[in-house]
Amino acid sequence: MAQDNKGIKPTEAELTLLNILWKLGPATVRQVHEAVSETQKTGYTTVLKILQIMHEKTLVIRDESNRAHVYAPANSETFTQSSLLKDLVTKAFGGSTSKLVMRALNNSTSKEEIADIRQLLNELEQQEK
Amino acid sequence: MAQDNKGIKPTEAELTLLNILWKLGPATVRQVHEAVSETQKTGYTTVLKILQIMHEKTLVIRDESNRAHVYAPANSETFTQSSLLKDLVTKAFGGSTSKLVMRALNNSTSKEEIADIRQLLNELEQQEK
DNA sequence: CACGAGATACGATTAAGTTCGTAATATTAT
DNA sequence: ATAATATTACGAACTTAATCGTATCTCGTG
Repeated sequence: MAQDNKGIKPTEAELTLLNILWKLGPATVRQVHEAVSETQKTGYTTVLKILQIMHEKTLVIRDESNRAHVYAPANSETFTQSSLLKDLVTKAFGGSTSKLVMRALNNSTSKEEIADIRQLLNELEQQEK
Repeated sequence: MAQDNKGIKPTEAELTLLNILWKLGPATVRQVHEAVSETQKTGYTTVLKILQIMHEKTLVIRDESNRAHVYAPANSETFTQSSLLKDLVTKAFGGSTSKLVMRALNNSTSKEEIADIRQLLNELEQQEK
């Protein structure tokens, strides 16, 4: 049941803060709190606490050289997205990525998006692995 | 923060049981317990309790006409998969389905899968909506 | 009709997640 | 130095999830 050391699954609140950190880059609690406050009302110490917990879990790294600690994501957005997808594929799609992809695509997918995906499929097919 | 009435997000344990119910069709607690026991050790009353909670949440429907209640998923697997994907797109992909799809696809995607997805893209493009 | 098997119901426990108030500490300005 | 301010640390309260033991109920069988 244990999660991979590198692939600790962030909780919902944690993912909210990670999204902010990926956007802002390394940031203080204050900066994160200001950013999160634009969309929801959350206390300063709540943000602080969650960042501290994330630090314990190594979801973020922390620079303590200044008084106001500076937090940064431990993993890239891409890596985390892949982890979350892998998790969902396993738990809800019987391990089949293509099933997930085909379920994700629907009639609200724009022509541009379809073109982008075709392009990626071509590239994947090139790389004879 | 509230979840859509129809799209209540199942927890991990709940999703495990839903997967079993989608596979078995309507089933008693005993049947579900037997199925789940093939991959993990879980007490009978634990399965019962979770199914009861799922019933309260209307994740499953229940036929009480016989002594052993018969449980069935309230929503189709397809519907639930779409809900989970929508949730993930919102929380981890800034709302962009194509970003999710492109992240999901990687060099372990087989030729067959690529072909299947291309086929679907063609169909989507046909339906000028 | 009583009993035993098998079922549901109920409630307790534990763990994780979320939130935030208050205390303690460090920095800055007067 | 002292006061005001900003920041971290600590811990409590509350919620949800997961697990399971025990109590209760129901029904077929002797």
